[in-house]
Amino acid sequence: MSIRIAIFDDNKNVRDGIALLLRTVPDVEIAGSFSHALDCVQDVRNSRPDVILMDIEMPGISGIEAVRLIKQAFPDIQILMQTAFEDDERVFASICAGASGYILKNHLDSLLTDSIASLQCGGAPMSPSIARKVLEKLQQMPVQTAPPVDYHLSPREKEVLACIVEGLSYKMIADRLHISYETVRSHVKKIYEKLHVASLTETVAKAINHKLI
Amino acid sequence: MSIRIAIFDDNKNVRDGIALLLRTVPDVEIAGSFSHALDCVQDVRNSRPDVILMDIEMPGISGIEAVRLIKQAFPDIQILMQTAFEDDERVFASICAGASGYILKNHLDSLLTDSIASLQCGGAPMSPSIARKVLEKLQQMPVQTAPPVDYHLSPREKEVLACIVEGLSYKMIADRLHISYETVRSHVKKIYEKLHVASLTETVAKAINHKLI
DNA sequence: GGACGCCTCCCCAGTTTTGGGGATTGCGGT
DNA sequence: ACCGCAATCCCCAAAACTGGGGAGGCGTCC
Repeated sequence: MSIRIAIFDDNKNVRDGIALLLRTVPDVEIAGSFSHALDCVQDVRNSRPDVILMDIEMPGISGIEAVRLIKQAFPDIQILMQTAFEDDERVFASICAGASGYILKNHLDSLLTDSIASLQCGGAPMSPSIARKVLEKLQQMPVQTAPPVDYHLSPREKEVLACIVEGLSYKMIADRLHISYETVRSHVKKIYEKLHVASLTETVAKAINHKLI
Repeated sequence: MSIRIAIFDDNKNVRDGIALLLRTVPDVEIAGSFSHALDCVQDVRNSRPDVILMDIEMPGISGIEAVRLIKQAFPDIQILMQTAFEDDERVFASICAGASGYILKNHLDSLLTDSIASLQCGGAPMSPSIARKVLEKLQQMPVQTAPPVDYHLSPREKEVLACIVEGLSYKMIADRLHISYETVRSHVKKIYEKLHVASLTETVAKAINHKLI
């Protein structure tokens, strides 16, 4: 039984390139090739693919929306996103819409055939940088409900940290706490050490996300 | 510069097997090999690895707890879980504890060296079935209700804002977005205007508290 | 065509932060 | 009495950020 593949991509060169590549692979059959996703559900119904390669940028209906529609109608079809972009928003939108893999166009070729095979075996092919993003997203999620970690900040350091989060400069903090500018600096250095950060912006982000204030 | 690797695994055969395998790889150096994680933070401090291979089943402290401890003390170290089990609970616990990859023992060997290389390049190596689980988890995630407060930031400004919250400097942002330093400055000025702030720290605080990212 | 927003790049001059060092006091343990 | 540590202060040089300008290209809407 060969694997039937459908391609959605507005660029004809890309479609033809992929088709050419896949034709050299045994057990793979091109079920269809489409330049837009306006009729994607109907197209899929007609061509009955097992796996779909979906571009994100397309006129009319975006690849992400197409994934949602197709998955709704055919939950068992595996969809592999393939795009030039890796901004977080589109990556997660694609995954949430139901994509089973996400690879960047710059390493298509050899990877593509491997990815298709992997999909069929229950895998989830992702380009390395995409996989990392996904893990980071998952790591962020539970932070909102996770037990607060103690960074062993001293009372004075916590006061300084609170001022930093308010957006005060060293000078203003010194003023408010009635200490010298240099003392503020000392506290900040200690905070950097304890929080494993190296700038005020990182400090603020960490302080808020981990509820240190 | 070779990559320093530390191994935590209670099975001596496994430790030795991995060490044997890695010694054949150029640019890889065994920093340490430990049969338990009871002193993991101290062990890591002494052996200074770049990458850690962590088994889950260990007497005393579990590999998952060890990941949490090590990541807290050394956030920059990459940790690769390698275990025989793939039940959901342990997979997600490991990821949430801070692991950067998760591979199954049954395809160690060739995959292991690739995975280590991938980690160093910012990837997140996962066995195919693990990757699939991770994606499914992400798809299940509750859809967070978006707050209606809109500061009318342009798409580009939002990208810049996201970088700022990550703690990147102007230079690093310019690099990541493939624009010049001065353009980043322009965007930041516009963001300051629109958010009514006057420094990066205020910006980060407002962005996180108002969920603008 | 003109107005407007967005994205891109540039200059100058000034302020703030950062990364290295130091140093002193005082307080609480062993 | 000694040690650790929080808290206070100091200096220097480099790097980063800020404010206030200007300017061209591109697209949309009226």
